[in-house]
Amino acid sequence: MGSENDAKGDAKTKQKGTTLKRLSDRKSSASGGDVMKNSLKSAKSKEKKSSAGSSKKVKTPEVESLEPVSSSSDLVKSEPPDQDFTAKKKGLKRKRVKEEPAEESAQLAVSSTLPVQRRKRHLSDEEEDEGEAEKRKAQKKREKKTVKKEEAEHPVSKRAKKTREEIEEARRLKIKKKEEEEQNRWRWWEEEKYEDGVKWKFLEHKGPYFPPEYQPLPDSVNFFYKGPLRAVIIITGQRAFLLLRGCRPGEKVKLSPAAEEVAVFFAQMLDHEYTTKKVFRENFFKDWRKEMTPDERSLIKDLEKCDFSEIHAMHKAKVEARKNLSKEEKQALKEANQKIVDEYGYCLLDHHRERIGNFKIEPPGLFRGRGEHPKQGMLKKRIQPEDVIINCGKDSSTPLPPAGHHWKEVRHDNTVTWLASWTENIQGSIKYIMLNANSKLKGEKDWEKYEVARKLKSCVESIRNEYLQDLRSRQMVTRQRAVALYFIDKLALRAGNEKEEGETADTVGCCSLRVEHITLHEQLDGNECVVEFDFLGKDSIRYYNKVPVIKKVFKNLKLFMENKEPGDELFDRLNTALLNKHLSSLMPGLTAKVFRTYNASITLQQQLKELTNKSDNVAEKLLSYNRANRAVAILCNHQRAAPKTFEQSMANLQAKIDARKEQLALAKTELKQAKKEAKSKGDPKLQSLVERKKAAVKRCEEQLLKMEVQATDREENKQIALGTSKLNYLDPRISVAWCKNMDVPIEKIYNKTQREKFAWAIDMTEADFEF
DNA sequence: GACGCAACTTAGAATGCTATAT
DNA sequence: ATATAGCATTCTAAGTTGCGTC
Repeated sequence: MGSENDAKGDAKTKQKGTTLKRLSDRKSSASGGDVMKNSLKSAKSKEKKSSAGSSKKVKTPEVESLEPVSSSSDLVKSEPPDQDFTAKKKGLKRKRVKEEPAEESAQLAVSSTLPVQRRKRHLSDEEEDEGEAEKRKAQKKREKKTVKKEEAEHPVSKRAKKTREEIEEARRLKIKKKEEEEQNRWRWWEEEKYEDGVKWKFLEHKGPYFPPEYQPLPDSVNFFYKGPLRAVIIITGQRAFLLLRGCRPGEKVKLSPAAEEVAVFFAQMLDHEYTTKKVFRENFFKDWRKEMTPDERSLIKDLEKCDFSEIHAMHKAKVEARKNLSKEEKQALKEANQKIVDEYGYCLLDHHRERIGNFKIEPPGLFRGRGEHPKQGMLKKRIQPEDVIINCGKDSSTPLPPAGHHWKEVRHDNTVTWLASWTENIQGSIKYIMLNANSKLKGEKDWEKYEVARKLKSCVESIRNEYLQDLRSRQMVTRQRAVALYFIDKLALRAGNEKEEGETADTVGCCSLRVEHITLHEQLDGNECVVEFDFLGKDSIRYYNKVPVIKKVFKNLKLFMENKEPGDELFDRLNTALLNKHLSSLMPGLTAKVFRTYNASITLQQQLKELTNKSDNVAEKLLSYNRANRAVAILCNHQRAAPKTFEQSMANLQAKIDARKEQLALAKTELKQAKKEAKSKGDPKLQSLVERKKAAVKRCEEQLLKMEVQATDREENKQIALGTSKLNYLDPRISVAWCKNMDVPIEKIYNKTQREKFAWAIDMTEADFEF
């Protein structure tokens, strides 16, 4: 017992050191006071209720009957697969294609003009939104200008007009471009799907873009060895000399290009915390020495004696210089970049030009693993064309390797989506060049993902009932699986594959939880059966949560932890393969991660329903949207480091709010004054003054409200990252439908990139969509 | 059924860019 | 005109899942 506690303490302090600051939000969510937290709670409590209800029905089984069950084969198979979900994958796909755009294709058959109409409507919507936004902007500018005019009595004549015209022109151009883009967009979601595993029929591209070769340092920038001041006593015969050796800047050492390049990698990172870490330094030094010539290796034996300061300074100067380039130079740079994008950034896939997501080969550098990664600092090697496999269509032109080089292989595999791949030297894993998120290949898969999650919605109740039953199974595996599933469903934990020790940072997910990652509390903060989670998950992000669970789960956990020590697996009979195999027997396509998608999306939908009122203004609606989004981000534990400038920017905003408040007070008194005068004198001119003052007050109030809303939003968002859930977990159709229902322009929710990624959803979703 | 590989999604940090405040 | 806050984009690490092999 004692030793277990000690170890637990150790583990915790270790984690606290790295991610302590990120904790507060999750902790407070249990006792939340504001709207967002309350509604999140209510969402959860509903879930809780349902599980509690079924647990009552399921009378507590006897634990002891479990014990003797050994590793003998599982007998779970008993329940018959649900007929509804045994449809073949292909069937599912076909059905989906028919279900969703079916209406449209049917209508298309009846009246071929419809798609055009729809496109028009779609366009005009956007135009309107855009137009409105532009108008507002223009108005703002005009306001500003009039103020200036009044102030300075300076007619801002021709120049202002000109710029206004220019703005107008730019606006028109923008809209035109947008229209064009819309016209050119590949509406793949209206097309038939390919059979089975075929991903494309034609694929042509230029191959990956390679980073520039290493440019050796100029002679004016040097590396020095034996930097730190050191006292050396030399005894010759009867005499002793005290020598000060290696005094700064030490010996100038001209490194071979290979060694120098790696030295530069390190020097460039000197301002980063990485370079202070022992593991990082050791790994770097070991790999650096491998790149040295024998002479260099025999000289340079201690990283502490290396002086990279000149190289570091040069790098900083370079960064600075780039920042200070003239407008023209920057423009030229940008154009050169664009040229590269134009040439390498696109491919031709089934007659459509598609953007490539990452067309650049990753440049060499020092490996930046997250958390306590045992391989951090290792040299990530330069990739040569000889390392790269090209994948393209048989009947397409093969990309040419850089002059004097050849590809490792050229293949024509249309069952995969990648254009090029290579094996990386740190973990030995394969890296791919694939399409952008707005491509057909990615979009279709995304759509499919949400369809599977929606399918789960229709059978999640029966699945929940089943795992609640399984909590009292005679089989240990089944019980462990049930508890794991309970966590995955209720807490949106990741599956948790086992990882090779020493190869990666020590992180876990559900199935790989160890006993030291949870603490059981019979009583805690007025709740019974509380499980305290504390572990590092993906990307070494800490998951800390205190969760009241149903009695049966709690009892099982106690049982699983019996006779185990820290380091032992909580679910020792379970792994992700087993879990997923079971899940896919319950519903085709069901895996652990579908629960995350499902729970994220359903939470968004519920929260949006709960939080937004039709009568709210747009700012309030957006706050509600963000809160709903935030509820999901908290559920999924999507965290970020609080922005460095957070406190400052918060203070700034507060100051602005205060200023506006004062202004409002002033406007109000002025209005009163004007009213008084108007009443007493009855002058119609004064009446219009009153109207103007009224408008001013109103405007002021609106702006104040907007800022206050913004402040609340930002405060609540301090350590929460909304982007990940928005991009990967929330069915975009929920958001699109909400926008339509609430008269919120889609641009307020999704930026350009996101609108491109979710073009399929924006196009096909009606206001009555339900996840 | 354990294992390892391949392919793909999900993730936060770093960097770049732009609108806005000063 | 310039600085900078904050959003957008890029980058690539770190997961999940399915499949073939033994």
